[in-house]
Amino acid sequence: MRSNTKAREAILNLLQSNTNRQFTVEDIANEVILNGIRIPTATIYRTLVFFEEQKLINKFVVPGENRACYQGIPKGRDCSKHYHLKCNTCGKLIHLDCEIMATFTTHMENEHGFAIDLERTLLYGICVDCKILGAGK
Amino acid sequence: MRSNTKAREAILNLLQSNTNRQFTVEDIANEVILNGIRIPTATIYRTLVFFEEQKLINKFVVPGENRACYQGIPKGRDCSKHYHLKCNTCGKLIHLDCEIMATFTTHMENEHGFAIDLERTLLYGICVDCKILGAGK
DNA sequence: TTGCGTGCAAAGGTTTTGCATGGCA
DNA sequence: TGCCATGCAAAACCTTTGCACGCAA
Repeated sequence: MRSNTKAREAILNLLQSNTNRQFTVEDIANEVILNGIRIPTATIYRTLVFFEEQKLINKFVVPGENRACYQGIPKGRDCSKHYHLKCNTCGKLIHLDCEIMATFTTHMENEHGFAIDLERTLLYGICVDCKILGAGK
Repeated sequence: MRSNTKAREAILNLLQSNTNRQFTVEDIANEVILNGIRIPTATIYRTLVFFEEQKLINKFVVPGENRACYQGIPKGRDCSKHYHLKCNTCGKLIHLDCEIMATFTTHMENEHGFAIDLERTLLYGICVDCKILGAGK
């Protein structure tokens, strides 16, 4: 398994340099240009599957969309340990570090017998920035 | 707008009789048979769009799948008022009625400025039943 | 009769796969 | 040289759309 090819490097770099932005395959195809040449979508898909297995990126589908989005995981961050908030408006992903979450997770486990899977769970809503912008309208 | 045709009635009945189960379009095509005749997928899709607009069903995509799932909303239940838990193993959807959730939502709002959208948010994990089964293996 | 749902087929879009080629170790 | 990523094209899949027909009011 080789992970240091030019295409893989460029794609991973794009995603890891913008960890709070989500990319469609089309976005990646448009933004990653090597020597003036676009990367074929087949290669992009294969690369994304590879990185997802390595837990370097997350894949998810935004409700209402009909295609997948991919997002880089910040280096050294273990995304199975905290919650994620996703803004409906701007698409931003927020890695939430907050004490109360452990309480919440424990409550769900003890009172409802439900073991939350943090890697899959995404809390949708409206972030501060978008709320302010929306209020200004 | 007519909602009482045979096809619509049968599809809605299936979903509302199994509100903690999620159905793909294929599932519906396999299970709703009228006079020995399957309902064409085009009709199923159109019906599901219709019911989603009426807020009689929810649509969502399970991580790892590449197609949509649909789930009936229990009658008289306002799904924009409570959280939903979804079991990774059996697929069951649980409508969560619990006091702590309001606290949690308020905390997210006040401390993090994030207004959670309950209609989109799905908490994934393992339910009690599946945990017990898994432990027994 | 009129309107809207239905059925069938075709189209559209995303994602996957097969196979030959090419690059890195 | 050998292995694996790449490129291209085709296929597979899910979903939507167009159009003619049929059923219910």
